Amino acid sequence: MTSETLLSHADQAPKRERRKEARPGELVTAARDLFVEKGFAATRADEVAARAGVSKGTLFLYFQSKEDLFKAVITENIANLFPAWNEEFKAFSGSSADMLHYAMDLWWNNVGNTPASGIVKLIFSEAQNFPEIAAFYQREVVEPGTHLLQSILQRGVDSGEFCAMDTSKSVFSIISPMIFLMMWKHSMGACAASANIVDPQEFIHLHVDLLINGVRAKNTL
Amino acid sequence: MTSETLLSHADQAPKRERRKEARPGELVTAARDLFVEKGFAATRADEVAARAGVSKGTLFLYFQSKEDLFKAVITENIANLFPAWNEEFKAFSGSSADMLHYAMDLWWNNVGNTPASGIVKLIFSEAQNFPEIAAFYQREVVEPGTHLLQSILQRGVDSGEFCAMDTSKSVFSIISPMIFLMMWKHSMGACAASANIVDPQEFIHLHVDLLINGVRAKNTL
Amino acid sequence: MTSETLLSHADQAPKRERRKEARPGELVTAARDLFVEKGFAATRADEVAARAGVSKGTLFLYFQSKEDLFKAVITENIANLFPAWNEEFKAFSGSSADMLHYAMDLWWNNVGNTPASGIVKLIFSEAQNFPEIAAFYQREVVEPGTHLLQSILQRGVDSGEFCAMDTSKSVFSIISPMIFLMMWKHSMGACAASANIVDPQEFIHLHVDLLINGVRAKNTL
Amino acid sequence: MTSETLLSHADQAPKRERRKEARPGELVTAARDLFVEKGFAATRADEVAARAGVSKGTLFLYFQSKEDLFKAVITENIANLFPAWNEEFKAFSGSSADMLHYAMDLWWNNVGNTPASGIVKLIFSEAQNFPEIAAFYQREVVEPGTHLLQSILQRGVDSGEFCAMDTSKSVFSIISPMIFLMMWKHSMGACAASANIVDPQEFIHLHVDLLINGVRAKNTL
DNA sequence: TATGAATGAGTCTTCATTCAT
DNA sequence: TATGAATGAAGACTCATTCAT
Repeated sequence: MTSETLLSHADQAPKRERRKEARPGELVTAARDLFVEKGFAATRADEVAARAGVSKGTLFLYFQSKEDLFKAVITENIANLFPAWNEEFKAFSGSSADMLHYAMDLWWNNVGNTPASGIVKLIFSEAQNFPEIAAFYQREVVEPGTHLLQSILQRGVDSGEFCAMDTSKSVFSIISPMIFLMMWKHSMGACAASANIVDPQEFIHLHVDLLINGVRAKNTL
Repeated sequence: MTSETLLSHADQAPKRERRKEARPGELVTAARDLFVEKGFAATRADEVAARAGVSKGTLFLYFQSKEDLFKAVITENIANLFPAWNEEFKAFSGSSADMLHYAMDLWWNNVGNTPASGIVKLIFSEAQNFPEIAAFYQREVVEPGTHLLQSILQRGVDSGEFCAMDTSKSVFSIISPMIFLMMWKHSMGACAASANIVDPQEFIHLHVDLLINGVRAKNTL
Repeated sequence: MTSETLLSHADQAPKRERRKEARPGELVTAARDLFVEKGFAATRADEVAARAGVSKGTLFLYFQSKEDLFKAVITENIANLFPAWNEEFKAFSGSSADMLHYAMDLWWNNVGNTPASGIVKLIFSEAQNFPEIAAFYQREVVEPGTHLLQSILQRGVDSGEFCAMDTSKSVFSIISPMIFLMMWKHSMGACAASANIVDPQEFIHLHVDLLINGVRAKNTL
Repeated sequence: MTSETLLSHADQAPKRERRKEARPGELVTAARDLFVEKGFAATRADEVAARAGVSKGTLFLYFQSKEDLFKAVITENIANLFPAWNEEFKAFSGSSADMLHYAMDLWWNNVGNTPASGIVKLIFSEAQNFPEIAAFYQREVVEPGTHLLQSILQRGVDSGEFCAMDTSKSVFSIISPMIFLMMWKHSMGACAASANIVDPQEFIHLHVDLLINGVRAKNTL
């Protein structure tokens, strides 16, 4: 505020830039970050516009309403990663334990450690206010994701590497920490002090190891 | 405004004072349910009053502001269960595996399967807007909780039942599914048909079993 | 502004008066006058509230929207006069010429010379934007009105006082000046200078006389 | 803003300048139709531009403001027909009754049955918001028009064809149905089915007949 | 204490107008 | 000239909070 005012004669910021192509993306990014931070209802339209470097009016030039913007935030940030991932795993030749580790790393690098993780928090927070979005997420992310993980577990069972199990249920033991990490990161983890209890990537490895080998002392067998 | 409500450790005991006509309690219950459903910002004061069966004016007779009500919802719904649980577990004589199962059951019956689970969703959703509440939750719930679970793991390690591990990290493999279940229940689970993917209690048992024994086929050793 | 400020210590205006019964009526009256003056779209909600002596919020306490208020203005001001008038005319015993004069006076005193006349201007101006209102007016006012006037003409024809005619068409020669007077009054007539071209009541009498006797010199027959 | 457009008497003649590419004319026509349909305030500048087949920016290239466009709509659509008509009637040799019929037909063909009738509705609707326009219309149309009609009546009186009368008042009995027809056409008439109550031209003839001969049965004299 | 009518600051959204291209 | 993206003041409507009853 203050320094800008003093320096404003420099006229650095070009007002009224005409960048039709870039606007929607910038607005969606700004909205995503603010919605994740403060929630949908607590974010003001002007804030989004300001963060995107445009005026309030411009926002409504590209999105019919705040809700419309919300839906754009969700759809634009839920990349359809699973088809590619499915292909990738079809060619996987290592052990199923390695495959599980690899899947988790993949997820962490492409979702957990990216702004997409904020979207998940957002969806969980607002699911009841936007049931269509919840259904959309269920269909586009949850179901493909569980199928992929389930198929990895099944591969291990089929090969004799893993013991018999109900993979449709065990799969949630793999999903749980991903949800946990995302929720934590965008709530507790973003709040000062207690912040980083664990290093996510380290935790993921530890967790998968635990799931595979168990905590039980091996000499007890 | 005043963080007195949140910071006062003194009145944790079931003093249950101030329930003149039980009005405040009814308001807090109504507010809790609505905040969990729709979020803090999206819940209107009139709705809370209406659900509690009083007028809007009465709400503000008992709570200085909507934020005040929010803080009351949090504090009144976070019972300090850990002192009692700690005592209980000191006397536990079974195996550490059983102890872990028992701890999870205890949590499910007293938190996961009660309205308190909604509070957790609420805190995660609103943490960034209410940092004091996040800190309060961290201090009053997260830390005692992780300590308790860690001590169970350590007991297993010490007795030779569990293999050596960094309990400060493994503990999150136990916490993850609890967070997952609570978040799911109050978002996806409350929406689409595909909702109830798993039976929570069954999943908890399966998960603990998995953590203890691992998925690896035992004959491979 | 200025004098008020200076005198404001007198505190004459009682703020926050609680008059639930009177509010809607006052708001409708204020809205009617402003809508008639400036048109629906050009009238701001705050103006209406201010003229009614309440805050903007109060307006929306009683009417869901500006359009809702508009509809209330129309319905509340189009009293169902015709049933009573119909009864009155059934008992009329004078000549049909007198009856026509009487009908026009009645209309002038109860509609033309009251704020209701402004409503008519309003309806004509906004008919295309509010087709339901146009239909409502057609059904509630135009049709009963033309029927009444037609029956008077028919009475004259039946008694031999009037010559044969198509009353369904002649009736508009009686309605025309009423519409004219109302439109004039609330447009040209309200604009300074040229204002009062004719005295409405005098014009009405003259017009009816003309319709009855014609302008043709009687000795020409 | 500037009342130049409205007050300049000079350019009444069909100079028809400034039609570079005919754009202004198309804009004025589009604006006229929309203003008549929806009112001035309820018509958006983009709509006008779109209907004229140009961009919003172009509109403001030709007209300084929406108000300016409104004034252009009025002035461009109020042809000064009266000088020509006055000349025409000076040479009229038939009866004054025929003259009246002829005058009404002339008006119907040149005003009532053309888009100019919409302008009249517009002026009546917006008179209070645009007093200069009301004054302009009064001066350019109302006064010349009443003078012309009055002179026809006076001609009849002078020739003994019509009985003695106050022509300055009777004239409104002739004007009334014209106003009525125009208002009706652009409001009620454009809405519900019941719309076309009368055939305008037929009504005009009937009305003039009525005014000339009266409804009174002739044998009663 | 309880009510709910009243308030007005705050928010979304529109749209006349501007201006870089 | 012509465009249409960008602006921001203005307006409809909401809702936490107050206060007369």
